[in-house]
Amino acid sequence: MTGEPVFAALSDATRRTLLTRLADGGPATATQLAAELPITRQAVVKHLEALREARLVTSARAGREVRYTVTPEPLADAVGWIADVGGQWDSRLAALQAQFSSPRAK
Amino acid sequence: MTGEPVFAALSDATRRTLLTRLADGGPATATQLAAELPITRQAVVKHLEALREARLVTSARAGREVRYTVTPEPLADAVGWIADVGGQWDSRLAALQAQFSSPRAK
DNA sequence: CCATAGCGCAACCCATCAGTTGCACATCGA
DNA sequence: TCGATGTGCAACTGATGGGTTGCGCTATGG
Repeated sequence: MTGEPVFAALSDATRRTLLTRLADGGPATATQLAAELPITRQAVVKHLEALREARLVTSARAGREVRYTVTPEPLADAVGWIADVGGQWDSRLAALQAQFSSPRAK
Repeated sequence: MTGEPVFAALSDATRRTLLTRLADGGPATATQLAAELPITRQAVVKHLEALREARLVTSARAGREVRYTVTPEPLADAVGWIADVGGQWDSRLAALQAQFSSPRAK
């Protein structure tokens, strides 16, 4: 069974904000990200950990800093799942099934 | 702000199962769906309600039955969001931005 | 007309989660 | 060397969510 933890990771608004921030703002540390949000650094760390378990970000230590970077492969998998579900109901989604085939969809 | 309740709806495995079931099995009632799952009808009703609030299903009353049907438009929106976030990092996702443009201009 | 099938509402458990605070450990720079 | 900055670990609280049970209401159909 696939088990799409990506959706669980994207279910939280703060995590989506972090993702977009990392996507078009470039890699950053938890302290930096916390400075731009109304929550503490620890909360950001927990969210980044959740994103890391969903393989949506990777962490790389540089000296005393830990820099987080986007890794969008799971997003493509999520698109594949969506295409498989909605393909027979939506023509646009059906078009995606060719490129984003998820292996375990029947 | 944006608020993508679709991801929250898709974050639960049972809800994803219900969606796929309704997608390739056709419309069904909560009682029917509960018979195919290891949970009670009330639990299924709650999940269907969550899916309905995310506009992923619609409910139509027929006599004493309530029939649920898939409405995949929000799935296309979700694809648009994903394409916008991962587009500059993944070439396949970048290709989606043309078709699934959401008003998320930077 | 009445038993039955299907649904809605409400209260209630229990687990998970977002977020906080406090403190200890590591590293950089002057 | 020593203070400042950055991170890690742990415990705690409040809220949300998945799931259950119980009961009452509304259709259906013989």
